[in-house]
Amino acid sequence: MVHSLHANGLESDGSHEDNAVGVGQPTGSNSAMRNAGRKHKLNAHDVLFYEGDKAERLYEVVHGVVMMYKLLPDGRRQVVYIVREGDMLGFSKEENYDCTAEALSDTELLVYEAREVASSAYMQSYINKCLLGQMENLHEHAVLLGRKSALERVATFLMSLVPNRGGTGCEGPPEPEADDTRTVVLSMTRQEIADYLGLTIETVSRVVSQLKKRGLIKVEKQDSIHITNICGICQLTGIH
Amino acid sequence: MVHSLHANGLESDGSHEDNAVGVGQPTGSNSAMRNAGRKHKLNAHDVLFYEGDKAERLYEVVHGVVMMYKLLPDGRRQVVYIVREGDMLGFSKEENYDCTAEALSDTELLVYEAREVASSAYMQSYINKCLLGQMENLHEHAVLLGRKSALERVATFLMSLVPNRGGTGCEGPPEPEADDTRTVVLSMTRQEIADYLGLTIETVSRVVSQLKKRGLIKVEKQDSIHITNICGICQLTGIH
DNA sequence: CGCCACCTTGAGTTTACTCAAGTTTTGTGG
DNA sequence: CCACAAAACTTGAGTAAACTCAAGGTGGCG
Repeated sequence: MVHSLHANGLESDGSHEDNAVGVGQPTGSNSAMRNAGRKHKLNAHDVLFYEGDKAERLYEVVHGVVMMYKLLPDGRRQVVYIVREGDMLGFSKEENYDCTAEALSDTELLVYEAREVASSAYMQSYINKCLLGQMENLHEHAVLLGRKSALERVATFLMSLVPNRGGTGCEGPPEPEADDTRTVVLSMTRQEIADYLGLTIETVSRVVSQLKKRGLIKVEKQDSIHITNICGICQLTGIH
Repeated sequence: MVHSLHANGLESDGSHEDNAVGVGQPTGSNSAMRNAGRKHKLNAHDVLFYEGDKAERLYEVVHGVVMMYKLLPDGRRQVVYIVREGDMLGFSKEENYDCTAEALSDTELLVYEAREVASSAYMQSYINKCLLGQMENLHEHAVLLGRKSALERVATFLMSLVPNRGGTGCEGPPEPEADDTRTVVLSMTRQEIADYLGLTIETVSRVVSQLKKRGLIKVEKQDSIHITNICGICQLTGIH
């Protein structure tokens, strides 16, 4: 289960994070948050907010996927972050959002007003976990964008859709001889993937075809890829 | 003056950020932080911590510049962030640092233990401003790495060293006919710049030579560049 | 069943990379 | 202050990876 602000009970995160340098800790009482946050739904490709809009709300993704992107004046687009279940968006340092947020699939959100946020210590601590996690993801993505080949980028992207694999010191298949296989749902078009990975749509398509030819994946639907050899894909990410 | 945790007085940020969706607000009392944080000095190229080290401290840069980078196993390096005066480093979601931190110049830091951080509301609010600012910088840098040409990357880098210029809706020279000129100190070698911009050292060198030939900059020392036409450089960043 | 959006593939080009000298700068010691 | 060495930087020539442009194919939905 996704540890989440909207969860009914206060879940223990375990103690392994107690020494980490983060900001604040759950106070042990999140009653103020239990029923906070009003629901909001988006259809695929609805825009939640535009870059430059006044930043007055925070959102938590309950179901679905949202992408955040920036545009250059000539139309070049970079998808800077993909927000999944349990993660948040709408952070801003200044008064305006620095990115546009658009739903990739039908999405359910919880909405928090800026003032609600300030009044809940539990919420602030949850938000901080999100911020710190996003920072680490952004660092990792900078490595991908700055230093990885097209093949490595696509492999890394596919691995990011396989839970509990592909991290530092990849664990390998849970059990040796177990089937090292998984179907992942992209929930992005080739163009959106390209804009996320800093490639063109043609390059993404060519790499996917190459992985198919090599027998590492099967494309079930355009949106759904069966990875027939997770370790094989992981070897291509550049992290080994 | 840099708004800073180690500042003696509590500075008002003005009210323009009051509506921004951030986390927490200064409480109006930062007495707990006034004298907190012990001093630490680094020489240029000293490593403050390595990726994977236990994350037990936060640091604030008082003087100098620190770079954060990640390495791939084959030696490729990506500089993911440059920490300047008033900014912080050492954040971590899990128990270990996700990047290596190395001083680019002689540097003076303030060190905060994880437990100190948790006990100060003022500090948490300051840290949050840093986190939110870093997120926006990382978004912008993702655009650079994913979508900009070598020339645009170097121009963007140079503009980032010119205070109060190059932002969205560039203000232009403060006064028309005023000299649109500035000397910037890189405090990075060509290799470090290349690793920050996702280029090779040769490409950085060629772009700098090209800007020199075009009369937009003069290289005073390897480390120090006089921009003779700030607007001209700004036009090359891709944001216009 | 046909349309529209999306995806794939090919051919040719371009940008940035690699490899290889050479040059300049910086720092050190005489 | 000069000589030297080491590090850093520049430049050139050739290559390779990814891009652009242009068809053509596929699949999902009315």
